Amino acid sequence: MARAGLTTDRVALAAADLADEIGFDKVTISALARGFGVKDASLYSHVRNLQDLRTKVAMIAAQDMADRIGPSVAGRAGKDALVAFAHAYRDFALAHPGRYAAGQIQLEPELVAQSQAHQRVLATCDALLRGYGLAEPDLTDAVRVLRSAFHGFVSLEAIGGFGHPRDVGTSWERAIDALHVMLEHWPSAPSTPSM
Amino acid sequence: MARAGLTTDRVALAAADLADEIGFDKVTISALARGFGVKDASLYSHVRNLQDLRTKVAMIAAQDMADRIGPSVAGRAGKDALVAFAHAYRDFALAHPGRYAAGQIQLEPELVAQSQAHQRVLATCDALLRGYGLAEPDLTDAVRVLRSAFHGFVSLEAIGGFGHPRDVGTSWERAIDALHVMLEHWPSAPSTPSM
DNA sequence: TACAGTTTCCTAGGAGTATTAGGCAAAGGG
DNA sequence: CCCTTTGCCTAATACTCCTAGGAAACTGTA
Repeated sequence: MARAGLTTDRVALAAADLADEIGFDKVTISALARGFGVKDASLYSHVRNLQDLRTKVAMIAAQDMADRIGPSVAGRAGKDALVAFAHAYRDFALAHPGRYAAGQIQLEPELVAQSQAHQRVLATCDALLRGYGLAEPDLTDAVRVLRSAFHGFVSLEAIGGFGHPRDVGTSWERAIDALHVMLEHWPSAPSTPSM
Repeated sequence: MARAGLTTDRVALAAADLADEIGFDKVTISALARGFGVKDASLYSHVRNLQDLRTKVAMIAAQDMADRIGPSVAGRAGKDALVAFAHAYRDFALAHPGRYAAGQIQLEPELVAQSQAHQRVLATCDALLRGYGLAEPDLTDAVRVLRSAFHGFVSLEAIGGFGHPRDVGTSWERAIDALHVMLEHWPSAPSTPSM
């Protein structure tokens, strides 16, 4: 009986690749086992359960995303950095839909806090916005808006939420322009409506 | 043998309520049948299959959301309308997490095109942005950014994506302010980087 | 090299879920 | 009151997750 040579890492990596192929929510222990040519039960030596597997895929996804975003933003500043960040972000989501979807599952806050990948992306985001002259608490608010806009856009794009015939890539470019304007004119004080 | 009095509508509505209680992805034919005190197979007289049920919940959700957003924006304009839209949107997502999640599934484009609820929300969004003086193709781009920001924000909030201690509600207010600024300064022409 | 321990994968099996086919009995119209 | 329609049932298949316990393949060591 020849061994398949499974390890926790190889199983998790295969799950991530499978997610990109067939969709994150269709990644099942059974499908994964079939891919390796082993029985379902065999995977439980390497992965605690399905949730554990999904968590590992999420961590791989965060890692891969950080690896793509980091270098592409490095050495840039201002709008240049914003554009680089945005393109790296969306390109990753389009190229790795399964991994990207994995990043949307709920994780233990501690896990996120300890994850260098997650922290690296947030730090990049922070640095980017400091370049716009933002400081706390505006910084946190701006990070949240930026992440929201990016995440929302690629999520809606992924589920086909943009029915209008206008090219989505073009809208994305324009969205980045608009967000740049928003960051440049960030309303630091609660807006007092003309009185 | 007394009947449970099931109909397609009642089943779908119960599914929507159950989704708000236990989460959209935990809504199962079995769980729903248990709730009604009937056998799983009985539900298949009213619903084609699980996907069909999920689609029905998504349509209910769109309807409910439109019913909440429409009246709250009606009669308002400018930033006032934007704030009303934003609050109605987030409040709905917080009050009905299961329904909101249902709205994120991929639907047949025709179904969305024919859904009055979906169209009503998009039309409200359109009207709101026309109030900012936007016209095509900027209008479509702006609608996409706005939807992205709103959807992204409540999605990230729902999965606990905002780890920072800053109050999320406050960030939301500030996000609306910032988006208002963005819409007022919408960059109509592709930004020509100083040359 | 032989042996002991560990790891990898297996068989077997239970529980939950989705779905179909076919049947009986309750509701309701003529 | 019969007869059609409809609502819910039983029965069965398939797929999934997961546990328990066993055997075969690797590992290191005497």
